[in-house]
Amino acid sequence: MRDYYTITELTREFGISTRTLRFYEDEGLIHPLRRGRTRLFRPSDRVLVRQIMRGKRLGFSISEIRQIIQMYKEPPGEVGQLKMMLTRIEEKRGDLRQKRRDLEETLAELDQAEESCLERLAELGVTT
Amino acid sequence: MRDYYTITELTREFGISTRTLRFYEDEGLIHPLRRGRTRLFRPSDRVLVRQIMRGKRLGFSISEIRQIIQMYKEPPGEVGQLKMMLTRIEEKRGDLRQKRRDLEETLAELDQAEESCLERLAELGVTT
DNA sequence: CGAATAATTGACTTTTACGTAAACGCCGTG
DNA sequence: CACGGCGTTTACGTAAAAGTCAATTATTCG
Repeated sequence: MRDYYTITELTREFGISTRTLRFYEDEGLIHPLRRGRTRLFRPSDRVLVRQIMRGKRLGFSISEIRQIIQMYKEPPGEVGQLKMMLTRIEEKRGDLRQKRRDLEETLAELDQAEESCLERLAELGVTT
Repeated sequence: MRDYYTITELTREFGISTRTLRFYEDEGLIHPLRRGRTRLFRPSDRVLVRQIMRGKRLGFSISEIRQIIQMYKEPPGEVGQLKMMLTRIEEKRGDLRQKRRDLEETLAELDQAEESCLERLAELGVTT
């Protein structure tokens, strides 16, 4: 486990640009350290970037991703806030469950589409 | 099963605007019939809209959704095209499987976050 | 030391996915 | 018949999420 990553190491690892990482910093999603002006990314920043990329692939917006990331952080000290957080966690879970249904349905339809193609190929006398 | 739906019926059902439906038509995702200039949406158009909304929730772009919709259509007649289609189906399946992994991981982390919150609440002597 | 390499900031641009507004057509109803 | 409601087209606007470019500053390596 390395101490620090440079910005370009992370861009290569995740296939994104430096501009994108700076953008995420501007948006308050990550907070890399600085040596002078140069950013130093800790392993924990790297984990955050991984979570951001996951969120992006799932079609969450930056602000939704921000919300999700908040949930992973140390839970707050106040009871009201804790209960709020539990509510929001449940909401996000709802989103994700919807996405999962969407996903399974889409996969099923792709299976069907594939079968149609294979049938059609068989009709044409092509052995797959 | 109705013959036709008006544009506003579909906007209400799916919670989207007429602008959005016209946009999807411009983008070639749907092809409602016309009576004069007025659009008539068939049940099949409605199914397409449902698929579009699913795609959107999963974070697919319009052009990705277009590709997916192509796959649901009648398979083409030519062998080369059929094989291409099978390849693309496999690709999309890959995308979806990645999304599923992302989804499960995110759900797991939300579970963890929830547990932390509950623990913290317990420490504070709150009975949930 | 000096050139090359890597990073930074800031401003401007682009793409996607619609929103919004203007101006008009069509149709049923009082 | 005119008016309210729905629908249409055309055109311009906008927010999010970066991309691109320019000017500047470290850092490093020979």
